[in-house]
Amino acid sequence: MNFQQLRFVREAVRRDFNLTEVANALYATQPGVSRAIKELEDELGVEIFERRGKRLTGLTEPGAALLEVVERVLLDTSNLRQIAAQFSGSDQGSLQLATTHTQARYALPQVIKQFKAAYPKVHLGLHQANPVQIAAMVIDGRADIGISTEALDRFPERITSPCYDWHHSIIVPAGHPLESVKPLTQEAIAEYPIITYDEAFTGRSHIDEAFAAAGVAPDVVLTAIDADVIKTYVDVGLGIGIIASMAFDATRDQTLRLLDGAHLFASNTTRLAVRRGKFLRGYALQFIRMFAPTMSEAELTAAMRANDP
Amino acid sequence: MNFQQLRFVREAVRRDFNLTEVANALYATQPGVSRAIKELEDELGVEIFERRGKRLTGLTEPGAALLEVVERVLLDTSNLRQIAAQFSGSDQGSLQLATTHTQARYALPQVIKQFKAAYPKVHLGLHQANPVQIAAMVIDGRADIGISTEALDRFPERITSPCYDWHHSIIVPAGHPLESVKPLTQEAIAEYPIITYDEAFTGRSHIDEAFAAAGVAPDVVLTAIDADVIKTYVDVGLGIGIIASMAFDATRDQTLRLLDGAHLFASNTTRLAVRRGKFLRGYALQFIRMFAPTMSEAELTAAMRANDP
DNA sequence: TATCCTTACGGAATTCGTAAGCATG
DNA sequence: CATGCTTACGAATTCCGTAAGGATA
Repeated sequence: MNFQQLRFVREAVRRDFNLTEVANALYATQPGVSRAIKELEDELGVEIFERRGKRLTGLTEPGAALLEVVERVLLDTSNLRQIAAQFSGSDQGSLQLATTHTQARYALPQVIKQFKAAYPKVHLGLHQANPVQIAAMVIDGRADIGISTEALDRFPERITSPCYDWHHSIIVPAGHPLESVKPLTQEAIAEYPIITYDEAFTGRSHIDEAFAAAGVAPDVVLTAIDADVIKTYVDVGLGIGIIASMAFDATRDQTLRLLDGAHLFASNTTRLAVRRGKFLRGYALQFIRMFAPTMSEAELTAAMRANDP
Repeated sequence: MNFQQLRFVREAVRRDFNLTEVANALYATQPGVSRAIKELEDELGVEIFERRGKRLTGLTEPGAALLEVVERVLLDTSNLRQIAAQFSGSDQGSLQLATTHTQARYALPQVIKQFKAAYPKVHLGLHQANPVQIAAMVIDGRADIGISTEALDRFPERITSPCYDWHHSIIVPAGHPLESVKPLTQEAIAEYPIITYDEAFTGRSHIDEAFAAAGVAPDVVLTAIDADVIKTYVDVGLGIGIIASMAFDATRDQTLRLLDGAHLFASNTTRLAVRRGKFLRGYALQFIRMFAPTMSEAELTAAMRANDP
């Protein structure tokens, strides 16, 4: 048994049991992967993969049981390197963040600026993705930290902690009739064509729920993934926008007006996620402290130690 | 990084940093061990071991941090083999029990007989040791299951569960004056020379506590590790004995009388211990169910899954 | 001086890639 | 017939033991 075999097995699962892809991904040749896996199966005395003819089609039952432990072993070997790097004193390293547009654009810049000043030698990677992809990236190790509002729960492999709450608000072109409607209601808003986030993004579900609860059917004429696009089309006069409040910048967006929507939409919580059992370098912990001071030290060490994939 | 290097590191710690011993224990040569460790240190970029001149003297700080994860990796690789063996369907295998004389002699025989009937092909190893050794054997993997009354707690690496309660009683030669003393008190017992267990064995501490609580200083003339020896000397007339009740066999011990001591000594709980995070074969779980039916299935799976060394 | 670790060298074993063969969809 | 796994062979690398050297208690 060796680490290479375990890596091949893990990658085979991730790459949908295509050993050619595994070979490419791990800089090996396909016959090498094929043989390594077979040797591991021989040594353990069980078939790890289901095979139809010569093709692998899935995990066997023992394979699934083994995979769980294989994942943990590989995570731990990566942890060994991280721990060593931590002690080798160098403040060099890499920190990969996976996050959505909204966070990257409006919430993270200040923190990242602060972080870069503190750790100039750390290579910071910012990966923009949708919440589901973010979750996957945290779990498989491509990202050290995930930051997102939706779909970050429901995976035992991840530990999440709330960073801050926010809510949606309305943006309208300056001089719009809605500016004088007080209090603002879902009904009043639904009078106008609406531009807002794409499904599965930036708390969109809470917007839909708010209208449904009020018994109103909004006319969503355009959806976008980020507030910049939404603002652009509101500016053009295509309709009114519903965006995260923090995405409005009074200085920059002088042609628009923000109408507070705290009472209209359920609040959203932006959460930060780390892989359970993954060792985090000192600077990664520091980043978390900067961005999510609510995450207690106890929670953090628990996240790094606990290991129950 | 390879498994061999990790094994060498772990064994070096266990063997008090003597690489020559490590080499012998793991069927390798001393230069091989030496080089493997150095290569690992080079790869990780940190010194794992403290060195005074050419000798290893202990773990460095990073070494200690790494060791924790190394242990888990090695435990998990052993788990991989166990899981595979579990599924390869064979009911062959090995089950190593570590236990004290009292358990081996009086509590285990019935269970082991039953177990052997159910799993004739499993090689059963019974290792008699003192409670501290038993704890160590469970932790370092020499034993799959530890059974003992004292000193089985206080290690986060182990999960223990109570099996059954028992208490100490008095044995006297037939016709002894104590037979007619009712109720029996610590004071009455302390009138006679006492033969009982050695310190750190079979609940001895509870005996001492009972006398101390009663303000009596017993005259312990002889201590032994097992009840058979105690009974022998009671038979010879050296004094009265205090032994675990279950160690008295009315049929076999016809020259002796058992005087119940339930009201005199605090009860003892025999506990079973397994290594946290260690995968247990089906027959091992079955053994536990036979011997400690109080240990819930949930507790068992938790023990096998959780992994926080 | 005995114990214990390191370095140097050479052989053994393992690993891995190339090329050819064969099954699947 | 294109994709994907297997087998065969040979090269490169890695691993590991023996032998000699040097430090420590």
